[in-house]
Amino acid sequence: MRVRDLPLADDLVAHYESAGIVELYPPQAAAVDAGVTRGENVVVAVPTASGKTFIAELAMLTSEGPALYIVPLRALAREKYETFSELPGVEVGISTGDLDSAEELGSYDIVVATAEKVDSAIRSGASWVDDLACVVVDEVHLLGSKGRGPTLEVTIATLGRRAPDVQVVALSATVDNPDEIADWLGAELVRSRWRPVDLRTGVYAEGRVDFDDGSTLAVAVDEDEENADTAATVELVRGAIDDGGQCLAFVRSRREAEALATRLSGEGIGTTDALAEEIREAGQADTGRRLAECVEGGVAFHHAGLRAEHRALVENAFRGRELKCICATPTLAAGVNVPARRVVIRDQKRYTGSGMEWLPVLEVHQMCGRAGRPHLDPYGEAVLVAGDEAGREELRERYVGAEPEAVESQLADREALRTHVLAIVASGFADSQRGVLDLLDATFYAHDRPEESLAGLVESVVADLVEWEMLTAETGENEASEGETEGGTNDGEAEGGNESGGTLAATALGEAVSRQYIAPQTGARIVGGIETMRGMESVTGLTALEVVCDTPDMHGTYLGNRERATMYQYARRHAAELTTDMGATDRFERWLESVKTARILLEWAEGASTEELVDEYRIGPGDLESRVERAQWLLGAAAAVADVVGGDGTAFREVRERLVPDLSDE
DNA sequence: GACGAAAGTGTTTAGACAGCATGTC
DNA sequence: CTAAACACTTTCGTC
Repeated sequence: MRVRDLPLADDLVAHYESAGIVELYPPQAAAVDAGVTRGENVVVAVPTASGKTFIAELAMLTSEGPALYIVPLRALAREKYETFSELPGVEVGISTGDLDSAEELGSYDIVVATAEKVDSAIRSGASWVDDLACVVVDEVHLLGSKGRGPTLEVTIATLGRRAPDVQVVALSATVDNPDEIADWLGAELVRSRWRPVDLRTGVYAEGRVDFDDGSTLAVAVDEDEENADTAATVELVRGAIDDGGQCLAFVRSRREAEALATRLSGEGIGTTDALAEEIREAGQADTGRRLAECVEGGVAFHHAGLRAEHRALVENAFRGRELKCICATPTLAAGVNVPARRVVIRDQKRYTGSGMEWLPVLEVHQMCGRAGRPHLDPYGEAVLVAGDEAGREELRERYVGAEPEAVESQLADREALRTHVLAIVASGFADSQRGVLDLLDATFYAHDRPEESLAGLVESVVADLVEWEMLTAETGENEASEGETEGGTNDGEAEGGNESGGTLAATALGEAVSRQYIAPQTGARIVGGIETMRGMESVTGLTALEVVCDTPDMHGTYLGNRERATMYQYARRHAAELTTDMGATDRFERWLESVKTARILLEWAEGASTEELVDEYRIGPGDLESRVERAQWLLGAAAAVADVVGGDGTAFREVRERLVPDLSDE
């Protein structure tokens, strides 16, 4: 099947042909057969880099009306926005938390947005979603991710409800149960293992890589080396580069990514002084300096402690083949497109808080899938590094020959369900438990489960929201008995028969919480904080920051053992400014972490530089950046909540004003 | 008793979406 | 619960 045979305008055909796309890849042809160009729903489960974007473009370009492309990451949104912008005669808009198109989103042919942004737009009643003709969901397998999967499925379900005739195209990594996703969406499934570049996967142990295609590769590793895995990794990286390729190396922690990069940069791999200069200009913190030094040796490291700008510079330089190697934490596996000839996965376990755990098969496969640059490499190679022969066998069984995990809905998570139940009521999509359940019936969770399994959960979640005064529940028959707080939050305690008939309504607080896009629990914590602040003599910036940092929407900052004592003293010294009685809290550790975060942000607001804070509190510049960003959002939300509950939002507004994003430039 | 090496002990560890209101060559 | 690198401390051996 050729591009010119497709129902596309001449200038589009010319655009593709000039980019070298003439003949369709087999999965693309299969998607056309399945009806992507005829408005049919299609789920595409194929490996990375096998042309999913083109399939999405076909759907969006042939649909009669505007299209929406949903992505999981802001960096990905930008990448897709740029790609689609090159299409002739197509107006593209973008909408993420940090970037928004100037025009009303309804005026574009294609809008690229994060799932959260779409969810938020739906909640605030955006009308453009009703006119959509096509929705593409990139990386649908994220349906199974704990924090963000529920948002994705509720958003998809709601979109389907709002625009029943909309075409849904879902793009997935290869997972175990794409048929279930397809079934849920009423879609045709296109499933394939085809790749434009061959990929062979192997395991290294004791001087030799055994590939799954039967070939082997001898690797000369120095016997005296104290760490055999690292030595092998170094050799594998160097081998790929000597061969004219590029290489990605995945390790477990940030520190190890930096250590490996530093070591490789001394191996005479290449030089990229211009890039090093750009990196120095973009940030002078210690991390940035070390990165620049590595880059002078042709190698970079990449992890979330890096500033977003540094990350983007590294990714672009690698794509431009300026950089030969990136040593990364798993950040890179799911992010923007950075293909390499060889991928080396030195560590396959990760710390999780309760010991080391094997990485999910899906994640390892995604790392492996980065191997093989179309049109540049004759093949791609992925190598897992094992300690010994026993490890080789284990890795082969676990990853090389294994199917990835199935995608499972996470909607039953209490926290997630609270958020979405509140949103459904607050935005007027339902005014009873019955109505909420009706809407949730269209989710992936409900697809192959009896409806009752959600009913009990929804009921108990509604009880939470009523207790927090975000919802009111009026029962039709018996009069609402106020004050009976019913101490236990026990699930499914159906009192007085069928509650589902009652009327649900969002309070002003509930509406504010939903609109500000904060978790109900965060809202409750803020309300509690505002009430305590009323009786306090010294309400300061620290007070406001403590409240906001002590919520589930703000992540804590790691508290070292030695630091703990210092933080404790700090908290005691400032006890009069804090809303929490440290003797009474049952989550002392977690709270002390919040105080640390608040303290860092306060110093930032008072003009401390990135360098000072990174040094003093041992966090990466990227971590600081993301915390400042989140704090701004949460402080704004807290001020809005204060207005609604009749509190004083001044403290929140004042710090927020001083919390400027970045002073360190120039 | 001084010194340094070896063995023991404790610490640390990945990632990153959202609101809102303005200003800019 | 299933780890491993690293920093820091204590112990031990030698002269």
